[in-house]
Amino acid sequence: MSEEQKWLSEDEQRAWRALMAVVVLLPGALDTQLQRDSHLSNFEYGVLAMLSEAPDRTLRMSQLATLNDSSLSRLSHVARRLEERGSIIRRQCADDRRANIATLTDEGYALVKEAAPGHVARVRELIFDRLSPKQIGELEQIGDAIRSNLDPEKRMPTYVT
Amino acid sequence: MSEEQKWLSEDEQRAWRALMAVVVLLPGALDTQLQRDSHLSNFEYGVLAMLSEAPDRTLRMSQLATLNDSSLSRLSHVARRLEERGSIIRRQCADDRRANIATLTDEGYALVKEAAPGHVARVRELIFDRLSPKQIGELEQIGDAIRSNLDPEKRMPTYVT
DNA sequence: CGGAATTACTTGAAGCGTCAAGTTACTCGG
DNA sequence: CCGAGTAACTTGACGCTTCAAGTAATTCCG
Repeated sequence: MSEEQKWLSEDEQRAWRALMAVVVLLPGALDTQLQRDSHLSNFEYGVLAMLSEAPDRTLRMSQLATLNDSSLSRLSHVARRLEERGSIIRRQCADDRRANIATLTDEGYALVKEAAPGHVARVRELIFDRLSPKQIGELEQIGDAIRSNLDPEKRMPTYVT
Repeated sequence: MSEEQKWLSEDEQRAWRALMAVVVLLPGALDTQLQRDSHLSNFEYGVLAMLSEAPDRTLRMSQLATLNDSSLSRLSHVARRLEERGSIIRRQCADDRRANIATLTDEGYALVKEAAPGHVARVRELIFDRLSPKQIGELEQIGDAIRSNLDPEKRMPTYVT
């Protein structure tokens, strides 16, 4: 891959590589910590955390999927496993009987509650410890700029630590 | 998830969410374009691109794995598929017969050569079009800072578009 | 009102990644 | 020079994600 029409400039290449390194390595690093300490994947954590903040610790499957940028199918499989482990329960929604609602059990709440501090500590360690306040602001700006290209409808709003 | 010991500040939260949105959405967006236009995953593209830049379009499996931040096992599976499709060939290394070397075939070279412009265009569109030169510099700085936490040995050097 | 389209999921199969062996080839100390 | 240790993979099984289909409930509209 060398001489193409609109290749990236040197500066862009360096930025691109740095970004890709983060994109590739960060999910693994987060999963490792969560898996080791709480036997949860990052995605499962996201699902449980989202429920823990919802009214009655309950959300529709479709909302939960959207909030975690997940397909319904993916969520459905994960929800089954989480239900088997006793972290959530699902039942038909009364208003609209096509819909299912997922509720965090007390066990599930305890689990996520216990997992949170370690997870946040890891995030802090990996991301924020070596960034200046100025850089944190810049990161937000840049991240939002990229995100608006990736997710024009702002579907993925409240990713919770 | 609310009142923990060392929670993130407001600023940190916003930066964190923006970053996570990018980390979650970007790989999918890149895969979609590559898959649609060239029937390649981002990872496969990386493998082929790396080979296309190597002397004799040839690298040891272990080097190729390191360059793409992959386990040997993952690379081995992917290499088998790429070999079945005729994009690469593998053979025993003469110097060290434990080692295998992978070589890009002409078909493989044509494939990656054809895939590159569209991929780069997509990268430009998603990342750089809405970033100022100043932000591109900041992104590199921030990315490198995070990366140095994630990958202390700087194993992942030459991620190629 | 009643059939067609749509919505909200669930399910099963297929593909990819990881993890734990297994194989073969070096290498190094005695 | 030979046996233990290590290195460079490959393989198989398992788990998770995706994709295509299926089901059931709701809505739309003629």
